[in-house]
Amino acid sequence: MAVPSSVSVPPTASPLFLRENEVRRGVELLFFGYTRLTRAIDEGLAEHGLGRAHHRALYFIARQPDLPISALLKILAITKQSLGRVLTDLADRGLIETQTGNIDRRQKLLRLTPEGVQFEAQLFDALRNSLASAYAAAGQESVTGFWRVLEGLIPAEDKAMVVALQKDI
Amino acid sequence: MAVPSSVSVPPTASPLFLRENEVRRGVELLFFGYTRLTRAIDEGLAEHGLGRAHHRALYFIARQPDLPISALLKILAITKQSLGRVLTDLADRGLIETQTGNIDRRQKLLRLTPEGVQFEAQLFDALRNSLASAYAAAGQESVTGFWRVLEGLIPAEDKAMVVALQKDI
DNA sequence: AAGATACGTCAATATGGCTGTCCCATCTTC
DNA sequence: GAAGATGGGACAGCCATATTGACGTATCTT
Repeated sequence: MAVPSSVSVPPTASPLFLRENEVRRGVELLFFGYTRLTRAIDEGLAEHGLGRAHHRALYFIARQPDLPISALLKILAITKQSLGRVLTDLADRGLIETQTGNIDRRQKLLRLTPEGVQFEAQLFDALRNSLASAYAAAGQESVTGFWRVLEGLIPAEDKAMVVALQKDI
Repeated sequence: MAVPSSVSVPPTASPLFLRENEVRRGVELLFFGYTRLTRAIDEGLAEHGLGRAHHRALYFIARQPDLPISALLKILAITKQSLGRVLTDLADRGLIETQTGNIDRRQKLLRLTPEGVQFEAQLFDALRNSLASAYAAAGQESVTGFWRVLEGLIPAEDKAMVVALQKDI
């Protein structure tokens, strides 16, 4: 245990370098927490033959109806081709629909169909169950800290995007 | 915005159902925070022609030297075949080595080579930079809350495994 | 001696990413 | 009005990472 842990901590440690234990704990909890949370929805997705990539698109379309494709591309940070496949699958299943932008007619604005709304809500229930019980166990003060640390992980150039998502709830 | 958000909140809301805003915020911050943190190491991995799957294995082997393969399988929760490929890649690059267990000679205990130790430390530096600055910006109290909420996301049956990782640091 | 366990390996498959290229419709700018 | 930029779609091919199922071998347990 000692070797890999200590080798990355220089002997003349500055405050930022005294955190190996705390950093490893954060890395591990993020890994397990994130993967376990996403697993909570796999079953619901599999019923429709969909994967997590589909859920990510569905989630953000639910969050910001009439989202142009370019905005969704920035959020997901994947290529147009990868997103195209996902959106085709969702449209084929009648979960999303598009509408030509009225300001810029080149844009296609994405929104959920009523079936999509219902399906997203069903998946969201699973996320809510997991997160709400973690929130309840930790207490409101911890939840605030949880948010603060995660906000600090988001690079400055992406922060505006995340804030925009959350400003109107 | 209103439709998909409100549809999943029943009118007769119990306390656990009054949290849609908080839950969506947590989902989004976890998504962006986790993906951005993992991106911090992609460049270092690509230099060796490795991916994130390799880093996950490398990380947990660094964390618990002489880890049997079965323990790593439980941690990563992937199949033996998937892990086998990853371990082959790491061994081919001289980053890990195995040793026959002396208690149970069927086991192969995994550990990093000196090169592996150095490489893992280099990747860990990138993680530390990201997490330490997020910790510093949020403050120690927030960090505690961050940990508490994430612990609450880990199912009871997995918790022992995570605690075991962190008990001897 | 029988069965369980730890690990390895074969073959086939699915998912979700990627690059590069080309196209069309529409908006902006000069 | 022409030129160029932008939003979006589509083709082909590739790669990384995961999956299932079946089978084999060494070793431990009973």
